[in-house]
Amino acid sequence: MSNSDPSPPGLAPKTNRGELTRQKILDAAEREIGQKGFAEASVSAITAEAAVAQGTFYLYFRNKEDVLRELVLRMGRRLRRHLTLAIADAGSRLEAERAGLLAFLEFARANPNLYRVVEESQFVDPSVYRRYYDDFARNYRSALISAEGSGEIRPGNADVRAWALMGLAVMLGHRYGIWESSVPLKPIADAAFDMIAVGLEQRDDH
Amino acid sequence: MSNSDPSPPGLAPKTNRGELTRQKILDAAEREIGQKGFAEASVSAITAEAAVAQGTFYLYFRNKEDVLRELVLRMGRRLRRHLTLAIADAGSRLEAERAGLLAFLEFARANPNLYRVVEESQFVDPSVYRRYYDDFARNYRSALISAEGSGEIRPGNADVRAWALMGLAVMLGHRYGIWESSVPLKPIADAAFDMIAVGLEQRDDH
DNA sequence: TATCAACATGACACTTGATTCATGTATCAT
DNA sequence: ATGATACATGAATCAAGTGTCATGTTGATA
Repeated sequence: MSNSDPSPPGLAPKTNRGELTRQKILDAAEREIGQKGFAEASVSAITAEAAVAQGTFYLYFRNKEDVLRELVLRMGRRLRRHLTLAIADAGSRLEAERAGLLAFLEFARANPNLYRVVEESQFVDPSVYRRYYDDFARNYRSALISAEGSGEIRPGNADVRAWALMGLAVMLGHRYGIWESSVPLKPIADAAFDMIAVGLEQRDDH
Repeated sequence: MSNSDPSPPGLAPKTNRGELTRQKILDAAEREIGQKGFAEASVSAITAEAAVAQGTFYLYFRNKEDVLRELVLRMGRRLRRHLTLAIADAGSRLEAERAGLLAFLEFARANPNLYRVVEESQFVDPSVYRRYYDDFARNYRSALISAEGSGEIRPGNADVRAWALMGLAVMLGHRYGIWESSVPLKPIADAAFDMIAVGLEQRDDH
């Protein structure tokens, strides 16, 4: 447990054929682990699903944990790309917030397996899980600080805000993206955005 | 997996002695599962820790999942009691929100094992996990709706708000209550509360 | 103090699945 | 064609831990 190093050499495929096989295994593992959970997903089920022999698995991964680590990285890359695109043409930080939240919920719904894998990584290798969130938090924090600087948002503890917003998104992704897999997501994102942008407090401004 | 029925008869202790033993096992399981995780925590380690024989375990639980289910219920009861007390003398919904958040973070820090057990239950028996959150959400929702009614908070989607606030609390509990187990929690709770009460948006009222 | 239900024991039979390894096969450069 | 390297196979090994059960023990009750 808790060796979050990337698979060291000797395991990386050196040809195109090898890379393809590795991906087949990774894809199969995403489905198997995502659906059955880490404990239930056996290496034999994964290799069967990938249509390769059991031994082939160990050509590319040291063990089952290794695949999970790789899947967490995969999720990080894909989600980051997805969010970057979604936020690209937002005019302000708050607009980015709204668009990002919606994009996240959509991503969760589109990738329930990866989503679950990341959550479960917490119990298989806490260090990758933590790194995953730390990475997002770092970026999020910077974005908030710069928005503060430009006067777009009220000053405040950027770290706490970043983690709070991530937590909010994760839970809503779970509840509405995955559990309630058919409710429209836009109204959900809007309602949550309204709360974080304007706050709960009753006021009589304008 | 996914049988969230409470342990049926034949397993409930009928004497005081039995109840005591059951509790010893539950306490040991909380520590073992909380620290090692569900997969690593063996029944033999749990019974060793509880200082009872292996077979005794099966006098009170059908299997390892059963204990975990029971621990989730235990967490629910304790947390509910803790929050109720903490909120008791709050003058308004918003005050309750601030106090509740702080109390939650403190609870998480004081009970990291139970906290982890609940999170892991998601992968062992999704239905108890869901029930756990649904219960909290239901209450939360009612509180928000009644606060809306009395004009204490702005109208909005109470369901989304409840889940968003729970997610926010869960993540902050994890990050600051458990990972950063020595930072003062009051400032964290205040910073998060500020965001949800007043919002991020820059305004020029007063 | 005899009886009986409840509780407790711990050795072990049995299942399950991860990992290894001896043996092939594919592909490509020369 | 030949040799070398990478890739692929799957049966066999091996460890681990679950759940059972035949055999005690406790303590309340009459």
